[in-house]
This record gives sequence, structure tokens and C-alpha cells, in this order.
Amino acid sequence: MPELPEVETIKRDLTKKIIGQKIVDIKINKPKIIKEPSADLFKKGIIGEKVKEVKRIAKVLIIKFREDKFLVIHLRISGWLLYGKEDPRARVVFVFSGGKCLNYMDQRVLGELKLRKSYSDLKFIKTLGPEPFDMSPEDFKKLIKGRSTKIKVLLLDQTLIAGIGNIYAQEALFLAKIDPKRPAKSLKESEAGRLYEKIISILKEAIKYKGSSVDSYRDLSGGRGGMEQRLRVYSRKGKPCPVCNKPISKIALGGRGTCFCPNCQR
DNA sequence: AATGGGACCTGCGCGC
DNA sequence: TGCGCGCAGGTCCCAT
Repeated sequence: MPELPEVETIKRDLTKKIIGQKIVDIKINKPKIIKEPSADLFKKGIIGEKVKEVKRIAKVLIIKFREDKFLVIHLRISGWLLYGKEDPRARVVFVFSGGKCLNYMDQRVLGELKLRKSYSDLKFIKTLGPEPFDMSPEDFKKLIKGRSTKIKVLLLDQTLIAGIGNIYAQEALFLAKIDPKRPAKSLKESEAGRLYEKIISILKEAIKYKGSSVDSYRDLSGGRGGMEQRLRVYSRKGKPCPVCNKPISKIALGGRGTCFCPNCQR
């Protein structure tokens, strides 16, 4: 599911709901989701703690209990969080003192929960590139300069630029009218500037509309995001391009499906 | 450095 | 109807 806009949506909603609340029980229905420490220590370590803060770094969600105690959540593809009553499908359930629950939902069981003393030392976090919002257009131009990787594959490389996933990479390239197959270094200065601008605008739009519920992703209350009906090319193979009406194509790049308009994107 | 493959998991939709 | 296959928002790891 979740790219930067979806995780940001969860972070904002979660902040409103759980700050200051105390966790009194945890039910682990799928121990595999708990990557560290053991399921038992994970439980013992969190029960009794109050939520101090909710943070997001790229696509990673972090719940702070203390200066040296953090719950690190990576939703991977199908993870999402549901706040309210306990859900039978939940992989892990956090029970608050008021009786409300935070359900960790994850159909494909690819997500990860970790309880740690810190998060900044996690390899994945340490190697993250800057988020688009923390870059200047010049930073972005420097980033793509000299790289022969296909531009769409580059946008998905979290060590170079963090937070973009397969939906918004395709959408940004469409808005910028750039063919996703092009080597990064083939982009002219003006094209790179345009792409950077569209990355920012698509992420802002997606945050504004609370993300895309293309498949399993739902917001904290179980509602759908409003962004999916605004997607221009993602998952629209064969349908008319919203600009020129010619059919959208789909190819594989870096092993990921990639939709684009061969007529508009050059 | 870049590319391609497979792995991790489950469930859906499609074509036969 | 039923079954097998391909595919899915992410990341890691290996080989070339």
C-alpha cells in the first residue's frame, strides 16, 4: 500500500487518537510480524507504556513511548492500521486503557513491527535519501545527473529519494510528460525541474485527499482514501489517457508494473 | 553501477 | 463452476 502520503495520513490521524493513551494489552495473532525482540519481550516492553509521539520517516511509522523506546512500523505492501474495536482479521492488536484498540492489519503478512531503543540506527533508516519535500530542485537535478538508471526505477530507490512508491512514481512521470524508460541522465534541465515539481504536487495532492485505497489500504477508521479516483495512469492500462484519449500502456521496469501514455510521455 | 531474478506472504481476478 | 496463473502499493539478497 502505503507510500509517503498514505503513511502521512495515518500519522496525522493517529496523532489525534492515541497521544497520551496507555497500552494495557497486546494480542499477537501472527508472531511473524514481530521482527524484534521476541514476541514475548515485545509485549512486555510495551504494556504499561503511554504514547508520547507519532512520527513518520519516508514510509516508516514510528510510535514513541520514551526517549529510548520506539515502536517502528513498516507496512510494506498490504499493511494498514484500524482504530476502534478489536478486529478478527488483525495480525496484532494493541489495547488501550479506555478499551479502544489499534489493529495492525496486513493481509500478506509482509509488514514489520519492531520495538527498539532507537530507530535512527536501523540500516533502512540510515540509508534513506532525503524526502522530496526536503530537497531543492537543484538537489534533484544533481541526483539524476550522470545516472543511467531508468528514471522511474530511480524514483523508487529509497536510498536516493525517500517516500515515493510505485503509484506516485507513475503519476509524477505522467504529469511531467516524461517517458518512464528514459535514462535519468537523458533528462534536460527543464525536464528534471518539471519532474521535481510534479513529484511535489502529486504527493501534496495525495496527502490532501488522504491517500489512495487501490487495494487493501484503508485509513485509521477503515475508510477509503480519496486519491484513487484522481490517479491518471496507475492501473489504467488500456483506458484512455486523461489528456489525449489514446490508450494507456503498461510495461515492466525494474520488475514493477508501469503505466504511462506513450503519446504524452516522451 | 545497473539489471534481472527470486524471496518473503496471501488473495484476487482473469482466461480456459 | 473450478483451477491455475499472474499480479499486487515494498524491500532485501544474490548473481551477472
